[in-house]
This record gives sequence, structure tokens and C-alpha cells, in this order.
Amino acid sequence: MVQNTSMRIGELAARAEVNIQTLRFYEREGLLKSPVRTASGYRSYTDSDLERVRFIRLCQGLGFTLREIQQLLILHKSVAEYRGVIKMKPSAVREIVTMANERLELIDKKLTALSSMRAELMALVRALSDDSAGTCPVAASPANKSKK
Amino acid sequence: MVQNTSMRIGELAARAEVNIQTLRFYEREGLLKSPVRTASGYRSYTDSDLERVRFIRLCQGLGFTLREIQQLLILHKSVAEYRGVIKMKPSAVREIVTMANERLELIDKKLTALSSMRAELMALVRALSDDSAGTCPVAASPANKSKK
DNA sequence: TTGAACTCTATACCCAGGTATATGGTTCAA
DNA sequence: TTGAACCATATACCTGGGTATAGAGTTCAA
Repeated sequence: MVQNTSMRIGELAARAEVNIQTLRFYEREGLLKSPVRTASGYRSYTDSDLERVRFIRLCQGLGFTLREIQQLLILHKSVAEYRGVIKMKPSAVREIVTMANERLELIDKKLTALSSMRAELMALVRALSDDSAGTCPVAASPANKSKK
Repeated sequence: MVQNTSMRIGELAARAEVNIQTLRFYEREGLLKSPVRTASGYRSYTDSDLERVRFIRLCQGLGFTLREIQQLLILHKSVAEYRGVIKMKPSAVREIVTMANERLELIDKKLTALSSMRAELMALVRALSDDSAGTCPVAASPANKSKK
């Protein structure tokens, strides 16, 4: 039941919700490895490529540059290799741990900043909602969203 | 007593660690209000402008665009006004609560993504450190040259 | 078998977010 | 009172991250 789901660039672009040109751009920039090609030269992608593209977009939304994302992808790959119990040289392990710790620091900074921003907004909403409770029946609960 | 902490553009730029041109750019783009001018036309900034610029840079690092940051700044200002017990019209309150809730949703998405990224990196570091050394404590320090 | 839809490479272009430069006025310590 | 260090406006340019277009080959359902 291991379905060999391969797809061409158009499908990957549609599924990852990015432009086809963007995928070729990522390939040129080294964020995506050169995929295998069909006999006629068409790029052939797998689900793991889809995952990778989604990861890239996610990171971009968090303020990482493409260069930083390249580093994150190396770590991402290390996780996969570790899960696959691939033996690594101690020097490689050390390098990865160092990189991971650097990334962790950046991530923690972002988490801290976002949390305080969140707290501030929550306080604002709570205060304004309570305040106007009598006269103004608005969002009393946080994350009160219009239905879709 | 020394509350006359006004500064010119060069000092603000140095303190906020941004380029002078960037400050003028933010002003043109409506992220900074037009500051008070000296008799000779020099821009005169206060500490609250410094705070504002730092807030802008912080948000940029979190993946917000300048347009999103403009929205965040409006909310930021609302917090200040609320603290100052400035009375607002119910319609204004409603609008702000809606905006705040929208921002909260975005922030929560970023927080979730960052947290899972953090967990993944932590797991990697823990696993690699345990595995490869046995005697090597989790550390970013590459000074550890212990060959087993 | 054909034509609409897809893909290829190559090249040019676009937008956000700055950054640099030219030209001229202002400040202030020496 | 002068000159180094500021600041002003205006305009041009740059970088990152894409996006569009041209011209040619491929796929596949009808």
C-alpha cells in the first residue's frame, strides 16, 4: 500500500499553493534539490518535496530568510536521518548540534516577542470588551471570529 | 527633570540601529508620523519614536509586512489610549476589537508553528547529544573535543 | 491525430523594503 | 569664523524573493 505518488511541477505547485516559477526558483537557489526527470525531461516530485515546500513557506511566514531556511532544512534532514538511524560522524553531530542551538536561540526570541505581543492584544481586547459590555455587545471572547 | 529627551534623526537612527534613510522611508510610508521640526527644519524625535521604530523592526523579524505592522501600531496606540483612560466611541471600540482578534489569530498561527519547530529542534539536539557522547552533556559549546 | 493543457529553458520584469548620491542649508567647538 | 559633522529634499539605485513571457517540445482525451 505504499503508493508511489509522484507528480509533475504543476501539481506540486497547486498542492503547495505556490507559483510554478517559484518552485524552479527554489531549485536554482538550492532550497529544493534537482528532482528526477522523466524521459522527456519533466521534473518528477514526491510527497516529501511537497512537505519541503510547505515547510519553506511556513518558515517564511515566521520571518526567516531563504538562507536561514536552508539551515533549517539541513537540520530537518538531520532529524529524518536520525530517525532512520543513520550513523553520523561525531564531527557532523557536533556541527549539527551547534547549528540547532543557534536556531533555537532565534526561535526563542521570536517566541518571546510573539507571546508578549499576544498578551498585549489580549489585554486590549479584554479591557475594551469589558468596558463597553453594557453599551456595546461585541466580541466578549478572545478569538471570536466570523463564521466561514 | 531631564525629560527633554528629544533627538535628531542621526541619534534616533543610531539608537534604533537603522539607517537614517530608513527612518525617512518609514515616514513617507506612514509608519512614523511626521515629527516636530526645529526652526531650521530638522526632524525632532522623542523616546516614544524610538520605541516605535524598535517595535517595527521587531515585527519585521516576526514575518509581518509593513502594512500589517501599520495595523499593529494602531492597536498599540489603542492600548496606550486605553491606559490613559481616553474615551472612545463604541464604533471605534468595535473596530479595534475586530482588528485585534484578526491579529491574534495570525499571531497564534505563528506561535504554533514556532513551538513545533522548537520541539523538533530540541528533540534533535537531545537525541544527538545523548547518542553520540554518553558522556557529552547537551551543549552548544564546540570546545568539547572528547573523542570517545 | 489533433489541439488544449502541460512542461522545458532562457530572459526579462516586478514589488517591497530599503540604501546611495547629489546638492545645498545648519550647528558648534576650536 | 570656519570647517567637520549634521540635516534637508529629490532622485536614482540595489537586493531578495519572486513572476511573466517567449519560443519550443510533450502528453493525453476525444
